[in-house]
Amino acid sequence: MRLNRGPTATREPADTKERILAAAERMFSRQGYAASSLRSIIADAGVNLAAVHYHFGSKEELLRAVVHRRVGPVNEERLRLLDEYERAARGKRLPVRKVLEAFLAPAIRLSREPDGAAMVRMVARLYIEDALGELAQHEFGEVIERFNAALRRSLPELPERELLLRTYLGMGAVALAMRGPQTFPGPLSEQLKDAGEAEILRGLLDFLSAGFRAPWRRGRGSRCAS
Amino acid sequence: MRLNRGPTATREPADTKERILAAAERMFSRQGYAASSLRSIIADAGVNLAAVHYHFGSKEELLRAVVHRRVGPVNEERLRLLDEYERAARGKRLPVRKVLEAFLAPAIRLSREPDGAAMVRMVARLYIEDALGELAQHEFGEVIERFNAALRRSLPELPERELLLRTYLGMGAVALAMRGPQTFPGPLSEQLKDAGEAEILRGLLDFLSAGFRAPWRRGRGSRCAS
DNA sequence: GTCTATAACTTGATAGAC
DNA sequence: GTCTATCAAGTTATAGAC
Repeated sequence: MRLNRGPTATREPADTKERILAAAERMFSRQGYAASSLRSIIADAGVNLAAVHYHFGSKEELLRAVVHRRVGPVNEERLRLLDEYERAARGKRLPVRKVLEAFLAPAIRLSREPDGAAMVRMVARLYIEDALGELAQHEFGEVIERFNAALRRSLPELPERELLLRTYLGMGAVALAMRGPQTFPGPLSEQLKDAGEAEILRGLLDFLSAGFRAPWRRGRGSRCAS
Repeated sequence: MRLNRGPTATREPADTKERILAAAERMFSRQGYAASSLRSIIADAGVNLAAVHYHFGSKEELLRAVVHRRVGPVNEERLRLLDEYERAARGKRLPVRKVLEAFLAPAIRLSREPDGAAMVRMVARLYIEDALGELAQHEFGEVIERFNAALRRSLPELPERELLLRTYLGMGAVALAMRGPQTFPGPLSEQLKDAGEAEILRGLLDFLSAGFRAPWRRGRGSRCAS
């Protein structure tokens, strides 16, 4: 966290270290970790290769740095929102949708800012690609734990194991939705290219909250309409 | 597609070409495409590096070959099941859950066989990693089109665009569920390690069919229980 | 068909001048 | 702090003997 000298423009990166971080974010978000070479990053950043090792030491350390500085603030906002919603509920059971909203809204909102979009996609790609490794636990462990507990309170009749499974599946939908629209086969992809963040968020909330609230081990007949 | 000489054992790969395909499948399923070098593949297969280029020409062609021979049969089974269900429905509206089952069951069933597990994970990883490229369209285009049409008939009151969005989200849940259990943060991951294919399939069907049937643009109150 | 040997290139990382 | 130059190891791919 470094002070900007000069006007606080969103673009025009401050110093070399900052340019490397920004470029790494862009490359990782587009190609993932394994496919992003340091050389492609420094070309994009317009800096020298040695600068990366001077400032970060290694490619892996660069990954840690670029993830850490971005994920922290988003997760703080997530926890803050969840607290706020739970306080507002005043002991009443918090709807699943609200819990999910507390988790999703900060990332979705961030992804509307020009720089934020790359960051959100990057984290999704890295998670998916399995490049986070132990970072996943360090950066997300507390948040996952906390939201899992909240969901458990919102769905008390759902067995713990089933909740866990649904959380796992839900994370998949979220991660791929945030990774961006590449490779969705067929002309279908074209029609979703212009989907705004608000539409995605609403779609995610409808889809996921229904999924979490799905009846468990019910009989053949469905309990909902359609 | 080559005939086996000798007993039709599941293991003990037949010839060099077959061993390369099997090894590539394993490596791609574990590390993805970009992170799997040809050298790691030939080491795993116990063959020479030049053999890869002799039989396939390039790493990319190897990818095409390994995907093509596996995806075809699964997709045929998917289409066959969907036809069967639709015929059995005799013009009545097919439940969403049945459509999803026709899509998921063949892959899940295959993933229980020792070789099949690697194959299913591989395709999921490649799709997620965006390594399929135009292969996604060639191999999955028809199936996606066909199942999208079936879902449209099963959910006539759902706007086309909303269905498309939900299909996109659902594919994410499916892909990550099939990729395998790596990197799910925290001790939660441990508890899902022993989840059998049957449990995953049932969980997916509950979760997804509820998600697809979620009311669209409904008011604040929920229509389902809990 | 399978091997060795090697070409041609890319990768992450470092040493040392400035 | 930033550069050039370079290393050592890794990568895909190929030529040619057997």
